[in-house]
Amino acid sequence: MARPASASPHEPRFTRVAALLADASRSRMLAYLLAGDYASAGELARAASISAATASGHLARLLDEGFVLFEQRGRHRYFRLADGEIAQALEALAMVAERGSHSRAWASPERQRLRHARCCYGHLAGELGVAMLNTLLQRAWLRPQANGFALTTAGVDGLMALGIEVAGLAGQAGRPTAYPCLDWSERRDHLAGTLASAMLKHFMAHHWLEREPGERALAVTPSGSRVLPTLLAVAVARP
Amino acid sequence: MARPASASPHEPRFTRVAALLADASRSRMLAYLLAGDYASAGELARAASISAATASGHLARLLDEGFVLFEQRGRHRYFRLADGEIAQALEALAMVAERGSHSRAWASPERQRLRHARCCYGHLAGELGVAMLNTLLQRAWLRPQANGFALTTAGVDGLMALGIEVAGLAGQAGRPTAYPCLDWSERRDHLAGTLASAMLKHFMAHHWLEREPGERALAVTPSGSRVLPTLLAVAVARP
DNA sequence: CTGAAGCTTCGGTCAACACCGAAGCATCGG
DNA sequence: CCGATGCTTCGGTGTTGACCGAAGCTTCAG
Repeated sequence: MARPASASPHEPRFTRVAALLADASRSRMLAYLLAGDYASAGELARAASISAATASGHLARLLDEGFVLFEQRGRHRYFRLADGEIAQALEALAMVAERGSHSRAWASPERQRLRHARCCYGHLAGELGVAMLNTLLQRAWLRPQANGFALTTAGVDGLMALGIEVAGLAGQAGRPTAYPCLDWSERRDHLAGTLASAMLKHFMAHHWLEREPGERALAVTPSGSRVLPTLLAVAVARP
Repeated sequence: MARPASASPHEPRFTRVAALLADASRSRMLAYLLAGDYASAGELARAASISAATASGHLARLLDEGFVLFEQRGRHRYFRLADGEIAQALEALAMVAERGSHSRAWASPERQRLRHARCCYGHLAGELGVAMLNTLLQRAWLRPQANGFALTTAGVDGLMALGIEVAGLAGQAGRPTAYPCLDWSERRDHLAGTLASAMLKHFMAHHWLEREPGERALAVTPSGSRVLPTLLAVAVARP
């Protein structure tokens, strides 16, 4: 009786995964990770405004289903999203959720900023992200290869000249250096991977891009609007 | 207490939408609609192997959240997915769900067929779908315009010559004639809209493509592998 | 060694909701 | 006009799971 005539074999997993996103506390934690990069368990508990005990249970489940990974560092556990597919699924669902939300009035200004530049679990997404990948390819700093992109010697030189540390990028276990990530708002690829994370971190360290804590939208600062266009040969919107 | 320090305004909707997909019966109904096109309430109840009463409740909720639409026809209610964004969100989630599923052994042969040709709530998706859109654009049967594609006069002539009825397409309320739909497996657009539905229906009526009931994968028949390549200037895989 | 911090496990409470049968309404066929 | 069909609403049952406090484990600071 439990088994209908012809159920798809992956159906039960589908519902389990959806159920994972159906809880407000869990989705708050995931949104926090999508906006930022790493976060400790306690930080995530606070972000979701739940007790440490409850958060621990949620994180265990997210871990089971492969949504997040963690690194133990002393008595802390630092969590991050498992990969770009997770981020894409979250974006797709958020898109659908937002669409039903009447009042496209509020959707417009907020969405404009998200479409221009946003943070996608540690790397740059939106118009700026897509443009940046284009530039890197046009300058032949990146070369397409199986399963992603390879840094060319010109790329290594160019990035080092910008002050971006490229030495340790390849060594991070399980995280590819550079691969394409489908950008939901632009419907084209932007750059993901440890290189993309290092670049965004660099931009934010120099205060060319800034972001409200817990928010995904990135704002171009005045100094950013001076530096970034020439640095990346991309057009940026004024704040 | 219910409201944490700074909750995103669209967060509650996100969880409501995810909760919608977190139920096995509802996702079975949605999968059935994704594989087919229209279906009556009773048909969906049978597909999900639940009582009519339960199905009715589910459909009311799906309706509320804008996942499905229906047309009353006598005492029947025919439901269909609301639009392509819904289909994309379902695909994105299914992708994530499947990925965790160990045994990429079984994933491969099944997935190959889905990637080649499948049904995406009434229209053709996969390699064949992407190739078809390319052909239509190359022949200038379709012309890009705001929010989709317009049929050119050459397109009208060409399609009519193939025996596809293009007269009534534009008239269907609320359903655009031809617009791009991001293909998850190919990462490029395929064709959606009433034209795309009519074309797939035509191919299936002529038994060039066939599909197991309730399955999404489309198989190219022997006659299809003779006709389709010249018809659409696309390469098809032999069954 | 001791106390504190970060996280997990355990036990118990409570709300949400999936499910069905029965009853109620329209619509169709005769 | 009548019974049958398709669907919805209502009431009641049962399961799932989110939540917290307390207790336990490990790591760090002094």
